[in-house]
Amino acid sequence: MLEFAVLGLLHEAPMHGYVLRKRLHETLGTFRTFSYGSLYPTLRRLLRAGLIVEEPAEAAVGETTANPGWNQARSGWGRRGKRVYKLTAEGKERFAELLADAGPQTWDDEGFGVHLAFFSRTPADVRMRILEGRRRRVEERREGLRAALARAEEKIDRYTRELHRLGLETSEREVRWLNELIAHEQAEQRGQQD
Amino acid sequence: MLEFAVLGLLHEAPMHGYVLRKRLHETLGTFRTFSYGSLYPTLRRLLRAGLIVEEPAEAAVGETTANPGWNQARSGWGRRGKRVYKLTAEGKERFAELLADAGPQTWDDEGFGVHLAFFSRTPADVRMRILEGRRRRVEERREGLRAALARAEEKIDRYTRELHRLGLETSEREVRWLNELIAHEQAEQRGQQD
DNA sequence: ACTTCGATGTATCGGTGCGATATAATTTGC
DNA sequence: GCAAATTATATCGCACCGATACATCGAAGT
Repeated sequence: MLEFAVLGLLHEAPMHGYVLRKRLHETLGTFRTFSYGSLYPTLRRLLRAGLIVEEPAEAAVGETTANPGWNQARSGWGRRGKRVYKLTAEGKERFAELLADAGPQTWDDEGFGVHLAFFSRTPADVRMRILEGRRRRVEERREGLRAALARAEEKIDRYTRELHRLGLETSEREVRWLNELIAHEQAEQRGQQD
Repeated sequence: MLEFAVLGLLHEAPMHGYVLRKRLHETLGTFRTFSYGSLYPTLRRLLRAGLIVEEPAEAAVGETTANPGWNQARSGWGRRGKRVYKLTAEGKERFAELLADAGPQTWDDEGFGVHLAFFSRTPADVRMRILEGRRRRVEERREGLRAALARAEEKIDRYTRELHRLGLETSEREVRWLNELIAHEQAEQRGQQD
Protein backbone atom coordinates (compact mmCIF):
# COMPACT_ATOMS: atom_id res chain seq x y z
CA MET A 1 0.00 0.00 0.00
CA LEU A 2 2.91 2.34 0.66
CA GLU A 3 4.19 1.59 -2.81
CA PHE A 4 0.87 2.66 -4.26
CA ALA A 5 0.80 5.90 -2.25
CA VAL A 6 4.40 6.79 -3.09
CA LEU A 7 3.88 6.20 -6.78
CA GLY A 8 0.70 8.26 -6.66
CA LEU A 9 2.27 11.19 -4.85
CA LEU A 10 5.32 11.29 -7.09
CA HIS A 11 2.98 12.11 -9.97
CA GLU A 12 2.71 15.62 -8.49
CA ALA A 13 6.43 16.26 -8.59
CA PRO A 14 9.84 14.74 -7.73
CA MET A 15 10.32 14.73 -3.98
CA HIS A 16 12.57 13.90 -1.03
CA GLY A 17 11.69 11.01 1.21
CA TYR A 18 11.06 13.50 3.95
CA VAL A 19 8.66 15.66 1.95
CA LEU A 20 6.99 12.54 0.62
CA ARG A 21 6.26 11.47 4.15
CA LYS A 22 4.69 14.82 4.94
CA ARG A 23 2.53 14.78 1.82
CA LEU A 24 1.54 11.24 2.71
CA HIS A 25 0.43 12.42 6.10
CA GLU A 26 -1.49 15.35 4.64
CA THR A 27 -3.35 13.51 1.93
CA LEU A 28 -4.18 10.55 4.13
CA GLY A 29 -5.23 12.92 6.90
CA THR A 30 -4.40 11.13 10.15
CA PHE A 31 -6.38 8.17 8.92
CA ARG A 32 -3.10 6.47 8.14
CA THR A 33 0.56 7.29 8.70
CA PHE A 34 3.65 5.55 7.43
CA SER A 35 6.90 5.59 9.33
CA TYR A 36 10.38 6.20 7.93
CA GLY A 37 11.10 2.64 8.88
CA SER A 38 8.87 1.59 6.01
CA LEU A 39 9.25 4.57 3.70
CA TYR A 40 12.99 4.42 3.11
CA PRO A 41 13.11 0.67 2.49
CA THR A 42 10.16 1.08 0.11
CA LEU A 43 11.98 3.84 -1.76
CA ARG A 44 15.00 1.57 -2.13
CA ARG A 45 12.77 -1.21 -3.38
CA LEU A 46 11.14 1.03 -5.98
CA LEU A 47 14.58 2.24 -7.01
CA ARG A 48 15.82 -1.33 -7.52
CA ALA A 49 12.66 -2.15 -9.47
CA GLY A 50 13.28 0.83 -11.74
CA LEU A 51 9.96 2.46 -10.92
CA ILE A 52 11.67 5.59 -9.64
CA VAL A 53 15.08 7.17 -10.17
CA GLU A 54 17.21 9.58 -8.22
CA GLU A 55 17.37 13.08 -9.60
CA PRO A 56 19.83 15.93 -9.11
CA ALA A 57 18.79 17.91 -6.04
CA GLU A 58 18.36 21.12 -8.06
CA ALA A 59 15.06 19.84 -9.42
CA ALA A 60 13.44 19.43 -6.01
CA VAL A 61 10.26 21.24 -4.98
CA GLY A 62 10.50 24.12 -2.52
CA GLU A 63 14.26 23.88 -2.43
CA THR A 64 16.24 26.89 -1.24
CA THR A 65 19.36 26.71 -3.35
CA ALA A 66 21.75 27.05 -0.44
CA ASN A 67 24.61 25.29 -2.21
CA PRO A 68 25.19 22.25 -0.05
CA GLY A 69 28.92 21.69 -0.02
CA TRP A 70 28.82 18.12 1.27
CA ASN A 71 26.67 17.33 -1.70
CA GLN A 72 29.31 18.03 -4.32
CA ALA A 73 31.92 16.35 -2.18
CA ARG A 74 30.57 12.98 -3.32
CA SER A 75 30.49 12.26 -7.06
CA GLY A 76 28.55 15.24 -8.37
CA TRP A 77 25.19 15.17 -6.61
CA GLY A 78 23.26 13.94 -3.67
CA ARG A 79 25.23 10.76 -3.02
CA ARG A 80 25.15 11.58 0.64
CA GLY A 81 22.38 13.77 2.03
CA LYS A 82 19.28 14.83 0.13
CA ARG A 83 17.93 12.45 -2.41
CA VAL A 84 15.20 13.47 -4.80
CA TYR A 85 13.10 10.74 -6.36
CA LYS A 86 11.32 10.92 -9.68
CA LEU A 87 8.89 8.58 -11.41
CA THR A 88 10.03 6.64 -14.44
CA ALA A 89 7.76 5.57 -17.29
CA GLU A 90 7.62 2.11 -15.70
CA GLY A 91 6.60 3.69 -12.43
CA LYS A 92 3.71 5.53 -14.08
CA GLU A 93 2.67 2.35 -15.79
CA ARG A 94 2.76 0.43 -12.53
CA PHE A 95 0.66 3.06 -10.81
CA ALA A 96 -1.92 2.87 -13.59
CA GLU A 97 -2.09 -0.90 -13.08
CA LEU A 98 -2.55 -0.53 -9.35
CA LEU A 99 -5.22 2.11 -9.92
CA ALA A 100 -7.17 -0.25 -12.15
CA ASP A 101 -7.02 -3.15 -9.72
CA ALA A 102 -10.08 -3.72 -7.54
CA GLY A 103 -8.82 -6.74 -5.59
CA PRO A 104 -9.64 -7.69 -2.00
CA GLN A 105 -6.83 -5.53 -0.61
CA THR A 106 -8.79 -2.52 -1.82
CA TRP A 107 -11.69 -3.25 0.50
CA ASP A 108 -9.96 -3.78 3.76
CA ASP A 109 -9.61 -0.81 6.13
CA GLU A 110 -6.12 0.11 5.11
CA GLY A 111 -6.27 -0.52 1.39
CA PHE A 112 -9.61 1.18 0.95
CA GLY A 113 -8.53 4.34 2.72
CA VAL A 114 -5.35 4.67 0.72
CA HIS A 115 -7.03 3.92 -2.57
CA LEU A 116 -9.70 6.52 -1.89
CA ALA A 117 -7.02 9.19 -1.78
CA PHE A 118 -6.45 8.52 -5.49
CA PHE A 119 -10.05 7.86 -6.39
CA SER A 120 -10.52 10.73 -8.77
CA ARG A 121 -7.77 9.21 -10.89
CA THR A 122 -9.24 5.69 -10.93
CA PRO A 123 -11.59 4.58 -13.72
CA ALA A 124 -15.29 4.90 -12.88
CA ASP A 125 -16.04 1.18 -13.21
CA VAL A 126 -13.15 0.26 -10.92
CA ARG A 127 -14.35 2.86 -8.44
CA MET A 128 -17.72 1.19 -8.45
CA ARG A 129 -16.30 -2.27 -7.89
CA ILE A 130 -14.17 -1.05 -5.01
CA LEU A 131 -17.06 0.74 -3.37
CA GLU A 132 -19.26 -2.33 -3.67
CA GLY A 133 -16.53 -4.64 -2.43
CA ARG A 134 -15.98 -2.40 0.54
CA ARG A 135 -19.69 -2.37 1.27
CA ARG A 136 -19.81 -6.16 1.23
CA ARG A 137 -16.84 -6.24 3.58
CA VAL A 138 -18.33 -3.79 6.06
CA GLU A 139 -21.69 -5.54 5.93
CA GLU A 140 -19.96 -8.77 6.87
CA ARG A 141 -18.37 -7.10 9.85
CA ARG A 142 -21.70 -5.57 10.80
CA GLU A 143 -23.42 -8.97 10.67
CA GLY A 144 -20.63 -10.55 12.66
CA LEU A 145 -21.05 -7.97 15.39
CA ARG A 146 -24.84 -8.24 15.35
CA ALA A 147 -24.47 -12.01 15.78
CA ALA A 148 -21.95 -11.64 18.60
CA LEU A 149 -24.23 -9.23 20.42
CA ALA A 150 -27.34 -11.34 19.93
CA ARG A 151 -25.58 -14.59 20.83
CA ALA A 152 -24.60 -13.57 24.31
CA GLU A 153 -26.32 -10.32 25.36
CA GLU A 154 -26.03 -11.26 29.05
CA LYS A 155 -23.13 -13.68 29.23
CA ILE A 156 -20.38 -11.60 27.71
CA ASP A 157 -18.25 -9.04 29.40
CA ARG A 158 -19.72 -5.57 29.70
CA TYR A 159 -16.70 -3.91 28.07
CA THR A 160 -16.59 -6.31 25.17
CA ARG A 161 -20.28 -5.72 24.61
CA GLU A 162 -19.73 -1.98 24.61
CA LEU A 163 -16.93 -2.34 22.08
CA HIS A 164 -19.15 -4.44 19.88
CA ARG A 165 -21.93 -1.87 20.17
CA LEU A 166 -19.58 0.86 19.03
CA GLY A 167 -18.28 -1.32 16.22
CA LEU A 168 -21.80 -2.10 15.10
CA GLU A 169 -22.79 1.56 15.00
CA THR A 170 -19.62 2.38 13.13
CA SER A 171 -20.22 -0.26 10.48
CA GLU A 172 -23.85 0.76 10.08
CA ARG A 173 -22.70 4.30 9.56
CA GLU A 174 -20.09 3.34 7.05
CA VAL A 175 -22.57 1.28 5.06
CA ARG A 176 -24.87 4.29 4.86
CA TRP A 177 -21.95 6.46 3.85
CA LEU A 178 -21.00 3.96 1.13
CA ASN A 179 -24.57 3.83 -0.12
CA GLU A 180 -24.53 7.58 -0.59
CA LEU A 181 -21.23 7.46 -2.45
CA ILE A 182 -22.49 4.64 -4.66
CA ALA A 183 -25.73 6.46 -5.40
CA HIS A 184 -23.73 9.53 -6.34
CA GLU A 185 -21.53 7.48 -8.66
CA GLN A 186 -24.57 5.99 -10.35
CA ALA A 187 -26.17 9.38 -10.81
CA GLU A 188 -22.97 10.63 -12.34
CA GLN A 189 -22.79 7.71 -14.72
CA ARG A 190 -26.36 8.33 -15.83
CA GLY A 191 -25.47 11.94 -16.38
CA GLN A 192 -22.51 10.90 -18.51
CA GLN A 193 -24.63 8.70 -20.73
CA ASP A 194 -27.20 11.36 -21.60
CA MET B 1 -0.65 -7.83 21.21
CA LEU B 2 -1.13 -11.44 20.16
CA GLU B 3 1.01 -12.49 23.09
CA PHE B 4 -1.31 -10.63 25.42
CA ALA B 5 -4.42 -12.19 23.94
CA VAL B 6 -3.00 -15.71 23.95
CA LEU B 7 -1.91 -15.44 27.55
CA GLY B 8 -5.32 -14.08 28.48
CA LEU B 9 -7.25 -16.80 26.71
CA LEU B 10 -5.14 -19.61 28.11
CA HIS B 11 -6.36 -18.59 31.56
CA GLU B 12 -9.67 -20.23 30.64
CA ALA B 13 -8.16 -23.62 29.89
CA PRO B 14 -5.30 -25.34 28.03
CA MET B 15 -5.92 -25.21 24.30
CA HIS B 16 -4.74 -26.16 20.81
CA GLY B 17 -3.46 -23.46 18.53
CA TYR B 18 -6.47 -24.03 16.34
CA VAL B 19 -9.02 -23.65 19.14
CA LEU B 20 -7.09 -20.67 20.42
CA ARG B 21 -7.50 -18.99 17.09
CA LYS B 22 -11.23 -19.58 17.12
CA ARG B 23 -11.61 -18.23 20.66
CA LEU B 24 -9.52 -15.26 19.63
CA HIS B 25 -11.90 -14.59 16.78
CA GLU B 26 -14.92 -14.96 19.03
CA THR B 27 -13.80 -12.75 21.88
CA LEU B 28 -12.43 -10.08 19.60
CA GLY B 29 -15.58 -10.22 17.51
CA THR B 30 -14.51 -9.41 13.95
CA PHE B 31 -12.89 -6.28 15.24
CA ARG B 32 -9.54 -8.03 14.95
CA THR B 33 -8.35 -11.37 13.63
CA PHE B 34 -4.96 -13.00 13.88
CA SER B 35 -3.71 -15.40 11.24
CA TYR B 36 -1.96 -18.71 11.81
CA GLY B 37 1.05 -17.09 10.26
CA SER B 38 1.39 -15.07 13.45
CA LEU B 39 -0.21 -17.42 15.94
CA TYR B 40 2.11 -20.39 15.55
CA PRO B 41 5.33 -18.37 15.67
CA THR B 42 3.97 -16.58 18.73
CA LEU B 43 3.20 -19.88 20.41
CA ARG B 44 6.75 -21.04 19.78
CA ARG B 45 8.07 -17.78 21.17
CA LEU B 46 6.02 -18.13 24.34
CA LEU B 47 7.17 -21.73 24.63
CA ARG B 48 10.82 -20.71 24.38
CA ALA B 49 10.24 -17.96 26.93
CA GLY B 50 8.75 -20.49 29.34
CA LEU B 51 5.41 -18.67 29.57
CA ILE B 52 3.53 -21.70 28.30
CA VAL B 53 4.26 -25.43 28.17
CA GLU B 54 3.03 -28.29 26.07
CA GLU B 55 0.65 -30.69 27.76
CA PRO B 56 -0.38 -34.26 27.01
CA ALA B 57 -3.30 -34.20 24.57
CA GLU B 58 -5.59 -36.03 27.05
CA ALA B 59 -6.03 -32.81 29.00
CA ALA B 60 -7.40 -30.81 26.07
CA VAL B 61 -10.86 -29.25 26.08
CA GLY B 62 -13.56 -30.94 24.03
CA GLU B 63 -11.26 -33.73 23.02
CA THR B 64 -12.77 -36.97 21.73
CA THR B 65 -10.32 -39.59 22.98
CA ALA B 66 -9.99 -41.35 19.67
CA ASN B 67 -6.54 -42.77 20.39
CA PRO B 68 -4.38 -41.14 17.75
CA GLY B 69 -1.86 -43.72 16.68
CA TRP B 70 0.62 -41.31 15.15
CA ASN B 71 0.69 -39.58 18.48
CA GLN B 72 2.25 -42.46 20.37
CA ALA B 73 4.55 -43.19 17.49
CA ARG B 74 6.70 -40.25 18.57
CA SER B 75 8.08 -40.29 22.12
CA GLY B 76 4.91 -40.65 24.16
CA TRP B 77 2.68 -37.73 23.21
CA GLY B 78 1.91 -35.04 20.73
CA ARG B 79 5.37 -34.63 19.24
CA ARG B 80 3.74 -34.62 15.84
CA GLY B 81 0.12 -33.56 15.48
CA LYS B 82 -2.02 -31.95 18.15
CA ARG B 83 -0.30 -29.76 20.66
CA VAL B 84 -2.03 -28.49 23.74
CA TYR B 85 -0.62 -25.42 25.41
CA LYS B 86 -0.93 -24.55 29.07
CA LEU B 87 0.02 -21.45 31.05
CA THR B 88 2.94 -21.63 33.45
CA ALA B 89 3.27 -19.56 36.62
CA GLU B 90 5.60 -17.23 34.71
CA GLY B 91 2.97 -16.91 32.01
CA LYS B 92 0.33 -15.87 34.51
CA GLU B 93 2.73 -13.40 36.03
CA ARG B 94 3.54 -11.94 32.63
CA PHE B 95 -0.14 -11.55 31.82
CA ALA B 96 -0.71 -9.72 35.11
CA GLU B 97 2.12 -7.34 34.20
CA LEU B 98 0.67 -6.69 30.77
CA LEU B 99 -2.77 -6.14 32.29
CA ALA B 100 -1.38 -3.49 34.63
CA ASP B 101 0.43 -1.60 31.88
CA ALA B 102 -1.31 1.47 30.47
CA GLY B 103 1.34 2.47 27.91
CA PRO B 104 0.80 4.14 24.53
CA GLN B 105 0.23 0.81 22.79
CA THR B 106 -2.95 0.47 24.78
CA TRP B 107 -4.49 3.53 23.20
CA ASP B 108 -3.94 2.86 19.56
CA ASP B 109 -6.72 1.16 17.59
CA GLU B 110 -5.31 -2.31 17.82
CA GLY B 111 -3.98 -2.32 21.36
CA PHE B 112 -7.04 -0.67 22.80
CA GLY B 113 -9.44 -3.15 21.25
CA VAL B 114 -7.49 -6.15 22.43
CA HIS B 115 -7.00 -4.80 25.90
CA LEU B 116 -10.69 -4.06 26.24
CA ALA B 117 -11.42 -7.76 25.81
CA PHE B 118 -9.68 -8.31 29.15
CA PHE B 119 -10.86 -5.13 30.81
CA SER B 120 -12.85 -6.73 33.59
CA ARG B 121 -9.61 -8.33 34.75
CA THR B 122 -7.58 -5.11 34.69
CA PRO B 123 -7.26 -2.93 37.82
CA ALA B 124 -9.71 -0.03 37.99
CA ASP B 125 -7.04 2.68 37.99
CA VAL B 126 -5.31 1.18 34.96
CA ARG B 127 -8.66 0.96 33.22
CA MET B 128 -9.12 4.65 33.83
CA ARG B 129 -5.70 5.58 32.51
CA ILE B 130 -6.25 3.52 29.37
CA LEU B 131 -9.66 5.03 28.73
CA GLU B 132 -8.30 8.55 29.17
CA GLY B 133 -5.27 7.83 27.01
CA ARG B 134 -7.51 6.49 24.30
CA ARG B 135 -9.72 9.54 24.52
CA ARG B 136 -6.73 11.82 24.10
CA ARG B 137 -5.65 9.78 21.10
CA VAL B 138 -9.03 9.90 19.40
CA GLU B 139 -9.41 13.61 20.13
CA GLU B 140 -6.10 14.19 18.37
CA ARG B 141 -7.31 12.33 15.35
CA ARG B 142 -10.57 14.27 15.45
CA GLU B 143 -8.73 17.60 15.55
CA GLY B 144 -6.45 16.51 12.75
CA LEU B 145 -9.43 15.72 10.58
CA ARG B 146 -11.23 18.93 11.50
CA ALA B 147 -8.12 20.86 10.52
CA ALA B 148 -7.75 18.97 7.25
CA LEU B 149 -11.38 19.66 6.37
CA ALA B 150 -11.22 23.32 7.34
CA ARG B 151 -7.88 23.89 5.63
CA ALA B 152 -9.04 22.97 2.19
CA GLU B 153 -12.85 22.63 2.02
CA GLU B 154 -12.82 23.44 -1.71
CA LYS B 155 -9.37 22.49 -2.89
CA ILE B 156 -9.20 18.86 -1.86
CA ASP B 157 -10.52 15.89 -3.71
CA ARG B 158 -14.19 15.11 -3.19
CA TYR B 159 -13.50 11.51 -2.15
CA THR B 160 -10.81 12.43 0.31
CA ARG B 161 -13.13 14.99 1.81
CA GLU B 162 -15.85 12.39 2.16
CA LEU B 163 -13.42 10.01 3.87
CA HIS B 164 -12.37 12.74 6.24
CA ARG B 165 -16.01 13.51 6.98
CA LEU B 166 -16.65 9.89 7.86
CA GLY B 167 -13.51 9.74 9.95
CA LEU B 168 -14.49 12.89 11.80
CA GLU B 169 -17.94 11.57 12.62
CA THR B 170 -16.43 8.29 13.74
CA SER B 171 -13.99 9.95 16.09
CA GLU B 172 -16.66 12.23 17.50
CA ARG B 173 -18.79 9.23 18.19
CA GLU B 174 -15.97 7.32 19.81
CA VAL B 175 -15.14 10.26 22.06
CA ARG B 176 -18.75 10.35 23.22
CA TRP B 177 -18.67 6.60 23.76
CA LEU B 178 -15.49 6.93 25.79
CA ASN B 179 -17.00 9.72 27.85
CA GLU B 180 -19.88 7.47 28.79
CA LEU B 181 -17.55 4.64 29.75
CA ILE B 182 -15.41 6.98 31.81
CA ALA B 183 -18.43 8.46 33.56
CA HIS B 184 -19.57 4.94 34.35
CA GLU B 185 -16.18 4.06 35.78
CA GLN B 186 -16.19 7.15 37.97
CA ALA B 187 -19.67 6.42 39.24
CA GLU B 188 -18.57 2.91 40.08
CA GLN B 189 -15.52 4.17 41.94
CA ARG B 190 -17.63 6.56 43.97
CA GLY B 191 -19.96 3.67 44.76
CA GLN B 192 -16.99 1.62 45.92
CA GLN B 193 -15.77 4.32 48.29
CA ASP B 194 -19.10 4.78 50.11
C1' DA C 1 -17.99 -50.60 2.29
C1' DC C 2 -16.27 -46.43 -0.40
C1' DT C 3 -15.35 -42.08 -1.02
C1' DT C 4 -15.66 -37.41 -0.75
C1' DC C 5 -16.02 -33.29 1.74
C1' DG C 6 -15.77 -30.03 5.39
C1' DA C 7 -13.82 -29.20 9.73
C1' DT C 8 -9.76 -29.81 12.55
C1' DG C 9 -4.99 -29.24 13.07
C1' DT C 10 0.16 -27.70 12.48
C1' DA C 11 3.51 -25.27 10.04
C1' DT C 12 6.57 -22.17 6.99
C1' DC C 13 7.68 -18.49 3.61
C1' DG C 14 8.34 -13.89 1.76
C1' DG C 15 6.79 -9.55 2.20
C1' DT C 16 5.16 -5.31 4.62
C1' DG C 17 5.17 -2.23 8.06
C1' DC C 18 6.35 -0.23 12.87
C1' DG C 19 8.95 1.94 16.74
C1' DA C 20 13.19 3.05 18.45
C1' DT C 21 17.35 4.84 17.53
C1' DA C 22 21.49 7.15 15.40
C1' DT C 23 23.38 10.83 12.82
C1' DA C 24 23.93 15.24 10.67
C1' DA C 25 22.84 19.66 8.24
C1' DT C 26 20.08 23.67 7.94
C1' DT C 27 16.94 27.25 9.51
C1' DT C 28 15.02 30.12 12.86
C1' DG C 29 14.69 32.76 16.88
C1' DC C 30 16.68 34.98 20.71
C1' DG D 1 26.74 33.89 17.84
C1' DC D 2 24.56 30.05 19.61
C1' DA D 3 20.75 26.90 20.99
C1' DA D 4 16.69 24.72 19.48
C1' DA D 5 13.65 23.18 16.04
C1' DT D 6 13.20 21.39 11.59
C1' DT D 7 14.80 19.00 7.65
C1' DA D 8 16.83 14.84 6.15
C1' DT D 9 18.48 9.81 5.62
C1' DA D 10 19.04 5.38 7.39
C1' DT D 11 19.05 0.73 9.93
C1' DC D 12 17.61 -2.77 13.35
C1' DG D 13 14.68 -6.29 15.36
C1' DC D 14 10.11 -7.36 15.83
C1' DA D 15 5.06 -8.35 14.75
C1' DC D 16 1.89 -9.68 11.67
C1' DC D 17 -0.34 -11.14 7.21
C1' DG D 18 -1.68 -13.97 3.16
C1' DA D 19 -0.64 -17.78 0.64
C1' DT D 20 0.38 -22.25 0.73
C1' DA D 21 1.22 -26.96 1.99
C1' DC D 22 0.34 -30.75 4.53
C1' DA D 23 -2.32 -34.46 7.21
C1' DT D 24 -6.27 -36.37 9.99
C1' DC D 25 -11.03 -36.96 11.35
C1' DG D 26 -15.99 -37.47 11.29
C1' DA D 27 -20.16 -37.42 8.87
C1' DA D 28 -22.98 -37.78 5.01
C1' DG D 29 -24.04 -39.60 0.83
C1' DT D 30 -24.27 -43.61 -2.53
